[in-house]
Amino acid sequence: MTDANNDPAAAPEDGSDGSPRNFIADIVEDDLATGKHQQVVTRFPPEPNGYLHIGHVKAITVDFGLAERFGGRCHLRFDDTNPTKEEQEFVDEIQADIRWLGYDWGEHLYFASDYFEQMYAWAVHLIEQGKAYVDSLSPEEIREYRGNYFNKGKNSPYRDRSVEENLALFQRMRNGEFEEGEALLRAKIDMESGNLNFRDPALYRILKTPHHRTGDTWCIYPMYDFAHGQGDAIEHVTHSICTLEFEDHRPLYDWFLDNLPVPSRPRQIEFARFNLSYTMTAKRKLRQLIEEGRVAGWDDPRMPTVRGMRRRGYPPEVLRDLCERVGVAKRDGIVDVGLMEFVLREHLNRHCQRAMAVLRPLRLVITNWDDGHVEHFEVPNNPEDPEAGTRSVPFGGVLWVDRDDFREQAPRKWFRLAPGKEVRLRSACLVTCNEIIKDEHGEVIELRCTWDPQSRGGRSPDGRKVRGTLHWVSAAHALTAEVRLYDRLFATEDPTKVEEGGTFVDNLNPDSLEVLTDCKVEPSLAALQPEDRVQFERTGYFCADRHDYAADRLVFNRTIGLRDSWAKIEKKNKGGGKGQAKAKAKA
RNA sequence: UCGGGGAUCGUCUAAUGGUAGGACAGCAGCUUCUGGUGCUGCUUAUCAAGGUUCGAAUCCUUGUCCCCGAGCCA
Repeated sequence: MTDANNDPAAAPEDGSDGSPRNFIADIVEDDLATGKHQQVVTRFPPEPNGYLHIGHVKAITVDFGLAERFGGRCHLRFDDTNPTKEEQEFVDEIQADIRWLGYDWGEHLYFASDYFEQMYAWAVHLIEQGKAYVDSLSPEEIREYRGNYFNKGKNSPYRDRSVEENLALFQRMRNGEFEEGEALLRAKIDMESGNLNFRDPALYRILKTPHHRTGDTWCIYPMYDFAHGQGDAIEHVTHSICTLEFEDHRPLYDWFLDNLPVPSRPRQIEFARFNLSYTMTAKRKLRQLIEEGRVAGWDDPRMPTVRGMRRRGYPPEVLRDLCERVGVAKRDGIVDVGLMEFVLREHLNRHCQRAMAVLRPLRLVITNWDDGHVEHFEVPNNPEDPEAGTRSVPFGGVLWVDRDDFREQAPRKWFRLAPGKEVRLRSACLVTCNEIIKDEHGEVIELRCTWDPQSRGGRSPDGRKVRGTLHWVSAAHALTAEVRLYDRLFATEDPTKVEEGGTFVDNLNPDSLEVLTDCKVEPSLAALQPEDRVQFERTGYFCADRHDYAADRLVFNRTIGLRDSWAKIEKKNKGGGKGQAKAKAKA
């Protein structure tokens, strides 16, 4: 106890690779240490019936991360046991998404359907052992016989058919001699079990639908419970990680391993599903949003799908880092979307080059500028990273600045443009607003300013305080761009919580998208590649749209805005009275 | 009602009988040519009640609350 290892500063809080420890990693580590396994083998088992979303990303990072961390391997296995829901398109797209996330399954790509013949043989084995039978009850009757939480189930009248009869019937099921629902292979376990999964679970059902990989070879298909553990055993998976709702399937998972001559003994371990506030991942509901035209598709940048987040501008590292920070545990909860936004900004701040883009242009004319003169200023590409260098940005007597940076009536502590106020144009010079020009509706359409030639480069010549620094674009050189301002898709923390008579659709954020088509951006922004990310100074992080961006059609998606403490101050000032009342009530 | 799980700052997560720690959020300040970034400090938690123990988030008892389960879905 009192040896050198007791130094608290040296106490290891982390795993050997620096990632936080968790109960599953502890189990794996232990199994390796005791020699139970020589190598860890995990698997990620998606059903190819939809696109991957942020919830799947967590499972992927756990499955692949564990293998990576302990020098093992992770298989990608498609759980394709239900041809009525599954399609080849999804097996391709899911692979693309996982690769984009940065994971590699090498040659270990498998399909549950690869094992259909083996599973059929194992089903026959169970029949031969008297542990499975063909039931001829209708689906409705089976439900009635199963009972419920309150009542025990009762045995099917077909439960005691002879082995020979069951064998013959099962063969006839395979031959296609029965219609869907006419016959069902069930395990013979315990109709009175408190665990409903033990009440003679279905093993094989008849589905006369062609399968995307096996075609019409089969008209009977194994159920998830009869396929999953056996697939794990065939692949010598050591640790089969899944989410909490499979917890009471585990006894059944083990029952099959106990009663079948499987080649290895995997262990199922469950952890809590990943939930994010202001986000919803239910596949049916996401589909509904698309069908009702509330989002543009599965890759709409507001969608919590991997492809949606990719198009929005999320780097894969951010999604992986987020999952690591959230950790792995059995307690289910909702992760604050603010954590994801923090991880996002942290990454983007370090990696993105800066550029200047004016989203809502307002004309600014420098009255004491030599007519037609063009100056080039050196602007740092990334103040976080001096090695990113500088670029030359053209500057002239007519500029665009952001409307949000001007107020005719400056509020208290307003550092930006207003009549009589001096501000810095970033990396360029100091200008003072002398005059404002309005149109016939009284709207401000132009600011007349003078610049201080001593401030060339943006320095304050005499050390006078200039608090405000604004971004700008030279009007003569500006490019026009479309900018899509995305925000959270939902306005409420838990979008599934709805008022009486309402639906989750009522919780949509009406301002989740604003499209600006007349933005003015600096010329360098025409040289990006689709999916390139950039910070628009003082505004936020943006990416060149994966599909719509081209050198002659600039389209940017806002990934996330910069933190805006001014907006916070203004909000607080407006809500001041209310806050006081609240403080008083508390006292 | 039955079976399975869970309960630690506002949120997520550590502590495996020995100082309740971290991250996010919040608050305050410093720095700053992005009201960005960075830095510093502060606030805040063991579901409840009993018990065992020198010592309990951890072990025991009782209770409370929450989640999952009645597909021929996964």
